[in-house]
Amino acid sequence: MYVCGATVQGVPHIGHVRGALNYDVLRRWLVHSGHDVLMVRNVTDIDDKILTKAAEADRPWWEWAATHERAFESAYESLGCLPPSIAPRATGHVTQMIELMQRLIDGGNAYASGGDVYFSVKAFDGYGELSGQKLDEVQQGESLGEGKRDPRDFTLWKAAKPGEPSWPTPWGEGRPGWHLECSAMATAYLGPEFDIHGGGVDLVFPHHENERAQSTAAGDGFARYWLHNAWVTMSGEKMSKSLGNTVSIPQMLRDYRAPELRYYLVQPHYRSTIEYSDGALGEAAQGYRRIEQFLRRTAGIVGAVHLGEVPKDFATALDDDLATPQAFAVLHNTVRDGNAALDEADNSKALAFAASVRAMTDVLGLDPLSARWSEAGGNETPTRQALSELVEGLLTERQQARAEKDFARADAARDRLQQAGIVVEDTPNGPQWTVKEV
RNA sequence: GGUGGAGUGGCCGAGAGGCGAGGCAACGGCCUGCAAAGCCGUGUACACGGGUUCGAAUCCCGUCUCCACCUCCA
Repeated sequence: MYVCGATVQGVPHIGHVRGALNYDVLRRWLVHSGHDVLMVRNVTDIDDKILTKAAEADRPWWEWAATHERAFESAYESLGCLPPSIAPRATGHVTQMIELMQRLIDGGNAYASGGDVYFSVKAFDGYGELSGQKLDEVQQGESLGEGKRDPRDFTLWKAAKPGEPSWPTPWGEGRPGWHLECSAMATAYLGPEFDIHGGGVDLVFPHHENERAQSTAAGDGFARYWLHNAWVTMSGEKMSKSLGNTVSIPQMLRDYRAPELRYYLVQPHYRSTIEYSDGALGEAAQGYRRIEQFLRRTAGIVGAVHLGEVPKDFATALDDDLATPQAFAVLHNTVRDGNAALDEADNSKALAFAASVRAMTDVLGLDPLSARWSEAGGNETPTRQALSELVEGLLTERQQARAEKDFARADAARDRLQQAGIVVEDTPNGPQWTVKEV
């Protein structure tokens, strides 16, 4: 699968990550289902915006791109996105772009003009099929450029401008157009025909339409399935830098744990808009904690929970256009069944449900017991150990008081902990304590 | 102007002709020394106006509102 990655011109926000998360879940599900997945997610590291922003900041364009590429990587990583098989950069694939342009020119689908190279939309019959656009109705933004034969023709290659980076081609020095990059990189790694091509809804037209036009006009089969994820909106509007309504990942992770944010972004269907709200995020976090609690409860009472099998309904849901909402419904039903089994002290049944829950959360990238998300994780810090000593001491005192039926003293101990942000819960295994989440 | 999508209970969020997805919150119960967690139960929602049908949130007609794309964008 090929996913359109970021144009690394700025800091990522949760909208960017939402898309990456959708394809991460899809990929995990395909792998779980036994497919061998080669996932390509490109980096657009040369583009007008990168050039202008780097110039404004008085930094070299490549430094600007590299800095933000890292910011994206770390945002993806912090929410548990598996790294793609390969993350090709546009600037590293000029050779493949030239080769593709040559094929298009040879076939009469493109023409060079004054150092620019254009795709001839009229020379390609299927133009508009992907997006449902009718060529005649498309708003004609740009006027007829000097060398453009038709205003709707799009740029494959831009002639070099003074002071801008450029690469040599048979048609002169210049730099790649956006659409060409993706076609070249996709086919370079996945071959002339491949299964899945993903990206945000805004890319349907013109980006994906143009990619498809280029590649099929050049004789490649190109993508068999196109997937488009919807937005994260803020007060009804698309989250974007220019509107100033973005929320950055580090900002988010101050208030919520990464898997909670991931839960929030992954639960709705990938084609549904998420209207961001703090309240909804808080509710989602609560939902994640329910699953987490169940797994910890089971582990505490029964013992280690291994990864089991995914229920059939869960599989059916994800097989149907990645229906994550239904998959989550199955997950929560299983949690309830597991909790009920625990209440009935049917431990083997509970363990089986827990194993199934782990398998499902694993597919969703949310397994609370995984090394990735479990807080205990074996890495006890000295601070944590010191805290543990103190808390355990108070709890022992409380247990003594309870045994003596001195509940006033017992509650005082619990209140003292609560004031420090530590929640105590009594379980069949004795009192458990957790540092309260936000 | 063209194209695509959306309006569902207090909130989030699925579904797409009949059996009340799921979560969060609330309320009642069980459990608990009291809590917490958990479990059981309660809620009759589908923008509006018509129509089709034994039956419509789901189909048809009309209306309203919102969003996105057609320029860079996940």
